Amino acid sequence: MSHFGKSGPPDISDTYSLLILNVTFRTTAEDLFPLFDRYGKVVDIFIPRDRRTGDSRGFAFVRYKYAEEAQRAVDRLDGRVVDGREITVQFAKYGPHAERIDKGRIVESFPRTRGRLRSRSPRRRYSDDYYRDRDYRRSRSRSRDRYERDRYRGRERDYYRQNRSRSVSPDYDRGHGRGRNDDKQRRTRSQSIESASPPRRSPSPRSSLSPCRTHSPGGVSPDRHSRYERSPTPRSVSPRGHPTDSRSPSPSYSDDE
DNA sequence: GTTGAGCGTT
Repeated sequence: MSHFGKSGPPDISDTYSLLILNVTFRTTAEDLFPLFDRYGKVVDIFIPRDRRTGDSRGFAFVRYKYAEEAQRAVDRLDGRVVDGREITVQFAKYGPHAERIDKGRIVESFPRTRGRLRSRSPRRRYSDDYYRDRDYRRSRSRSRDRYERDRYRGRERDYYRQNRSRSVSPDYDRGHGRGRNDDKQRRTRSQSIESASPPRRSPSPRSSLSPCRTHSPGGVSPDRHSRYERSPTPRSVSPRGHPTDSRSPSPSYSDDE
């Protein structure tokens, strides 16, 4: 929902889509709007985001009303450094529904199979299988996967270490006869391990597994009223003010503007 | 908190 007020694609029939590549992951539509609006009438800006994390995927789509304006934006903003990174502005080749687009204009509504290769069923666009499949991440970073793998491996190794330390049952040591001294050393080592590891871990790791996208259950949504304005003034509650005073208009601590 | 080829949503 990174467009101007409407829900979904407004009207791509009379618009010309530009693909903005190489944008930073922190760049938002609000940041791109003033840049592209300088060279023409920007109809809509859309930045694909990850549905799990909500982060930008690193590219954006800007739709102009006229092709000449879009061309001018490509000529002007292509290679422009935005947020410390050189972006790439070019006409979109494919539409939101995989239409063939020439110069940002939809040439063909859909890749007609000529009534021959209609074996596949492109009906399912987004489903659990989409994210369950490992080929869905063609647009996302591979390094991120490596990071997740490393982190998972680290956790697995930690688990293995703990499990192994617990596997050393005292019965086994005492079974070998030479036990007292080793028992003390073992206990010392066990204490050492316990000291190294956090004293108390999450008893229920399932808490992390929150497939529900209901982030911020507290109901606090600071930047939700304005999308294209840099006015993040969430005057939620006074930092040290109590709700009993409701909102005392004391100018002691003005908002950070 | 991280990353970097590519083509998109209520």
